[in-house]
Amino acid sequence: MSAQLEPVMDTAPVRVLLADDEHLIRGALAALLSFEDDLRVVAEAASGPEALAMARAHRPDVAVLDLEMPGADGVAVATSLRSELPDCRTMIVTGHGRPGHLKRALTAGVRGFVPKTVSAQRLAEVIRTVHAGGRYVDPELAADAISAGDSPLTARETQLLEFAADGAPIAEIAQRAALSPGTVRNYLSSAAAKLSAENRHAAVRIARSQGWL
Amino acid sequence: MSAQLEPVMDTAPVRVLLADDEHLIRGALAALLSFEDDLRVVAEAASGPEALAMARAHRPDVAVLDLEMPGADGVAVATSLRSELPDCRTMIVTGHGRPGHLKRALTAGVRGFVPKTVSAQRLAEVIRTVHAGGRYVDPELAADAISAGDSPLTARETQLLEFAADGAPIAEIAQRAALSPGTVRNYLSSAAAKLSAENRHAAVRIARSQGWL
DNA sequence: CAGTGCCGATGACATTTGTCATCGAGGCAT
DNA sequence: ATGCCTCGATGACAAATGTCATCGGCACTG
Repeated sequence: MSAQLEPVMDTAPVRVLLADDEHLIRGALAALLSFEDDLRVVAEAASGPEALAMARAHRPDVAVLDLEMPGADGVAVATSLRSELPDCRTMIVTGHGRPGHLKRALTAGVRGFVPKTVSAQRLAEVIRTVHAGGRYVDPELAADAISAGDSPLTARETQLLEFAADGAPIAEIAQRAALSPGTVRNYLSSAAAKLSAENRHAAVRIARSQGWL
Repeated sequence: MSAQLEPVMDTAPVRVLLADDEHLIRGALAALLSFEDDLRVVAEAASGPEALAMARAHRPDVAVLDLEMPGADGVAVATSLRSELPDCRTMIVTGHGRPGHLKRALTAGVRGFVPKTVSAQRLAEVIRTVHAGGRYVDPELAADAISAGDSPLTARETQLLEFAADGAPIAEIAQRAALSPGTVRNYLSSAAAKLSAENRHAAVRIARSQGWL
């Protein structure tokens, strides 16, 4: 409803938003992408909320979002963008690619998902692919996600595992969750059993590694 | 023994080794540093051992090492470099700057320590400072390190906390450490007391956050 | 040499945690 | 309404864990 002033070129440059909380990485990435004639970084952000604000202001074609950011993580930002700016494609770049994250991202409408171990060349390619309406998911991460399957945990089990994540004793977890200590033990026991863990702490580790936390 | 063909300039460029396991970051960083006339990235590495090998082969003036790398972390690499290539200055770049890491790094002879939230401009400055024989430590990290103090844990306590880090039961820890289960409980209990933790799992978290792990 | 501190172990004891069977309240579908 | 399910709770019991006192060996240090 407003992009009609852009001069139509042979191939118009792709307007990119870059969001990563690490200044160094973000700047370096911007510099690197500037080598690509058909890509133009039009905005940068260091946090989830800032990424949203920049997206509203600059209306990029593609938003490249780091998964781990303060304020709101990449998937949360992608979810908001999907409703606010449906024409803006989103993609996620991440250091640690856990299977669960990929699933959350895809259901949030994210079209690209790559680890930070890829080359800049490939990142540029993926940006182009995503902008053209295609999708790209790192093959290794995809394989992990498929073989991992869905979380077997119920909502309460997941919630209580989160409360247990910092090693707090049962009594404290019960307080924070406003549940009876016995109930807490039951749910955590069942969660540990589902994850084949020897106790709740190991269960937390396993759930974390799968991105189910 | 082989660099005599380089034309001697007014100020010879600083030869830099870049080590980071994330391809994207490493490449982008290299591209960015290439804008600085007086800096030259002569080698890149994606792991600790590879960084060592590249350093031996290219004998850089400054080694810029990521703290978290597979094989051997940045501090370990710095320690090896100190004895093998005393003329090579080392510096650490890290995402999460825990107080303990900084201390370990400084005792390993590292001359620069910066988080990834700094600008590329500053990174370049720090590289120059380090090359000139100076030191630079991020002020915020330095403050954290000073206020945090040293680890109150003994060697065994630290070791057992590491074994306990994945939530394993006491029996398993005892086996892995080749100790009696009772002894393990004693050490972990004492470690938890020193850290004011309610149990060993919370103690692990606290020790981790301080870089004492 | 005596003192100190860490290491490794043992035993006893209280507490926490894991496991299981069971129960009642409510939602939902046939 | 009846059955079926999940949630939340309780009680009982076993197992794991935390805590404490104590011991001997060893290394370092004054």
